[in-house]
Amino acid sequence: MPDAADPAPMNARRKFRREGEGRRRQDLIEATLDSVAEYGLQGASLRTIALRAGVTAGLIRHYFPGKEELLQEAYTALVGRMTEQAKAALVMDDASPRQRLAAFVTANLNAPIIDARVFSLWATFIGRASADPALARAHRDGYLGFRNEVEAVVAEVLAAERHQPDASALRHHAIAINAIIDGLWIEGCLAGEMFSPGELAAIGIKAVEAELGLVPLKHDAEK
Amino acid sequence: MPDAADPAPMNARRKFRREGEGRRRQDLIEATLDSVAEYGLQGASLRTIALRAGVTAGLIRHYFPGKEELLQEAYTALVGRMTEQAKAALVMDDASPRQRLAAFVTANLNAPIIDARVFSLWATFIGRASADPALARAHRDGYLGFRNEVEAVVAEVLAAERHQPDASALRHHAIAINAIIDGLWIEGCLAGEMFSPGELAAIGIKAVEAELGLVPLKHDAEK
DNA sequence: GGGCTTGTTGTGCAAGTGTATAAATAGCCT
DNA sequence: AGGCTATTTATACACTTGCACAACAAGCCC
Repeated sequence: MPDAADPAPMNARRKFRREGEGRRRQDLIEATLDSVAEYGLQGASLRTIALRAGVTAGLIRHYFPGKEELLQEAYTALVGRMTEQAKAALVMDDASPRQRLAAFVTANLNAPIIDARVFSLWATFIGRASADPALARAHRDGYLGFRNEVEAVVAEVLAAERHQPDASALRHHAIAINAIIDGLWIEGCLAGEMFSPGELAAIGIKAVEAELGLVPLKHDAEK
Repeated sequence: MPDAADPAPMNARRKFRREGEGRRRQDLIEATLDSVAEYGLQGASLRTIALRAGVTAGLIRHYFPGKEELLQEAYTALVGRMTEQAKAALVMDDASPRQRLAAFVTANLNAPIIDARVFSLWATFIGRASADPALARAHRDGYLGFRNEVEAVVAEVLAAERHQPDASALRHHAIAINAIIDGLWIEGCLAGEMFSPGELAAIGIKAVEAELGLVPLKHDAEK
């Protein structure tokens, strides 16, 4: 047990590195989302968040006016990431509309969109929407954007099937399909282990195609 | 300015009435749900809750071991009320299975089940489910109970239509229909004013019947 | 390398938290 | 009516919270 020269003076100030503003803000937002997901809004204190981000609590005030703004930016980042991921499943140029719709449903009902952490965050924030107009608007924008995407694909699918729905029917289809995806998403996030892999997506595709009145495709027969 | 005999001595102790245990517990639970719906879990302090219940904070400890137990009982009460309301729409003995299913969907997509306050509470609590096994189990039980009800009605409907689905198909139908109702419920709670009265129910019924492959009924013709 | 900027730390503070407990009183029992 | 008990109030306490601010040092600029 060598009494080496003490490398850490008892009241030493903590060493730190200066990070760029972009990086720090992103780290703090990520730490905020982690903390909220793990401890809820009540347990996500500035000190908890700072600890997770590897800094001290005081620093947060250097990048955000207050806790509320930090939470708001975190929620905005979350919503942005969610819609971005969801829409990303639609960019398949070389596929038929029906295939694109199926791929969209499949993507939304598997990882990484089916995810308990993201669901926990979504629920925690959305629970405040009715009391917080800013949250409500953020959700509404994301929701309508999502539904418009759905409506566009639905229009393509029906056009390819030589149907010609009026605007009202199109809207109703989009609302229903959006509900199917949302509902199955929730079930998958909350109790993913109750479903076999791909089961939710299969249920979703069948329900969506039934809603649109598409005749079932022949099941990939005997190879 | 008559100096009447001061009816309220300056340091008077607050007057109170003794209520039965059942009544007080119920009042406290209701005040808890109100507070959580309005201020979220973070804003629902014991003092806030007590103020709303018309008592002082100390009393809570007389009926509940701690805050956590109070919240847990409040959530249990909420879930119980929700499932009770939902199932109540199914007791229509003199109707055809298809009518009962339609009534069930309709009931779940109108007030009082479509309700911003209840949704806020549901989301707030469910957001903690992934971190709190007790909450997770409470939800799971409620969900499975609900889904089993749906499955039973679906079986009746299909039987009346001379279909004979196997257990797997039945389960898939129930999951899909549950998702449709859940998804539309959320949309209605979050943005009810975006839909005309009865619109969500109409969308829901159509989607559910499409899922089950029921031929559309003739629309109540001209008149 | 030496100064300067500013990102970062540490400490302090008032307000609010859940919990513990003593004091008071409402209302039943006899 | 008068005592007893359990419900209710009130106060205290240790702790956490968000925020303010002064001290400090990391690393760029010259």
